[in-house]
Amino acid sequence: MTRLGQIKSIIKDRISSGTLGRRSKLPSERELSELFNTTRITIKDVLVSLETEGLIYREGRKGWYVSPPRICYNPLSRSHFEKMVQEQHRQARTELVTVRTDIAYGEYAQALEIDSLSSIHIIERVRFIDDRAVLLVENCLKSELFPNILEFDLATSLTHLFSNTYGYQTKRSKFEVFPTSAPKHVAKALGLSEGQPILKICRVNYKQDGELMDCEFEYWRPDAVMIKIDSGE
Amino acid sequence: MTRLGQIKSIIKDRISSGTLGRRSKLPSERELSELFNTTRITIKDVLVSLETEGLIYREGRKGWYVSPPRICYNPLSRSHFEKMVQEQHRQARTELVTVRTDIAYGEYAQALEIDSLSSIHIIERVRFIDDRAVLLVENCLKSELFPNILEFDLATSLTHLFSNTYGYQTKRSKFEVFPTSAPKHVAKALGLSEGQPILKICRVNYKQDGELMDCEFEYWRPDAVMIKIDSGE
DNA sequence: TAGTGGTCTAGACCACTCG
DNA sequence: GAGTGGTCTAGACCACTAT
Repeated sequence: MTRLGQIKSIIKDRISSGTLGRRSKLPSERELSELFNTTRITIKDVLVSLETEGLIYREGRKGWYVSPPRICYNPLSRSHFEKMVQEQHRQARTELVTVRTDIAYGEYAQALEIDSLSSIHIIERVRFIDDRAVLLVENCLKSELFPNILEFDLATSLTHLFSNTYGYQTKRSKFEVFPTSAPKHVAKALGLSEGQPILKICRVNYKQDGELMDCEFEYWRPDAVMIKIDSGE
Repeated sequence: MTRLGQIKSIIKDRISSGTLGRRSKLPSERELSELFNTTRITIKDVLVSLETEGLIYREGRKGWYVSPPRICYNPLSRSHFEKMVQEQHRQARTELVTVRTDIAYGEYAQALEIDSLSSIHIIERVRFIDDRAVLLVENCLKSELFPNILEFDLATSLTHLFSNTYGYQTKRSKFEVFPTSAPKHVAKALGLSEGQPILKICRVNYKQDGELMDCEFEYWRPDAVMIKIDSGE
């Protein structure tokens, strides 16, 4: 077995045995390279490999930590984020990052199936699970369907706002899921460095009359989530 | 911008402009490091970063190639692999790797919800799109439900075999999707090195009477696929 | 046999975080 | 100011692939 493989399995043992509990901080890369009598490059390869497997994660320039269990997420369910997280006995929090109004462009225009002269609102929020930033969400709404929405509290459930204030129910949604890397603004909001892997989910929602209502771009830390779907529900 | 970022965007430009067409081979790491007047380590960081984004992939020790477009995959649809791929104007092929009969254990026993004394068949196959190995599938069947199945041609659609020979229809399925890294046998079958990222999909299928029938573990090259689901279909 | 990526050594400076 | 990860240099040997 390679040196890399040896070190990996030692650290994995420490994690699965609980010697390194969830959320606990690993020794620094320099300490690890001395401990294992190797270089920082090799240690970094080990850590990136464990990160890929979903066992550890890094937070900005602060260090490496053991990943908590994944949240099970059913994108088809009507349940909103806070409820889903609480049902799995975890703590949820949402913070508003930015709100902007703009002319539809790029993937927003494409997802909403509108031309480039329509006005849209883009709401950017970060979601936390147990105080760890795990998800950046961009909600993208057709302005004409949501008058005065910017005057409401946008750190709470948008689903409730859509239903209670505008009378819109989500009748149908389409979504796409694929692994890719974090764009700059996502990396910044989640404390990643540019180009780290994320799981991207694009959703489009239709209201009860079948009209396309809004779309959503979700960027998940890849170790934080597991998509779970049951066709019989 | 960092040197890494500069080199990345230059290569990205070459890809999006078509100068580097799909499936074309990139220059070797050594050549690139001379071209950009930097070291192989930096070039490797660039390439891994582009790989994470899904733009390029590597094949064994042969080199780096530009990724073809992702296949759209709906795990809820009854459509089988070959048909799905053909509908997207790509070419599909399946190769049988191994078949073994064993006592249920580990994640097989767990997924099939049986104790460890039941016999199961495990069918391992590699699927190709346009002659690129993109997917390793492990089908795991309860032996008692599929007498003599090992005598059939297992490189074709199992869905058809289930239906035509045994009269089993999939009435319901559950699945889970999450990013992780390739276990050894998967890496080997797909020509990856150990620990590279993959997208894992676990499926459990129930037949028309509601009985749990089989489960499936799919390991996809992460740049080869996009999960696509429509709740209104 | 020549060329490829995989792995590894032994350093260095920088940007950022935290006490 | 001390410590962290992010980035980068300049080499090396190995396992495997293609011809």
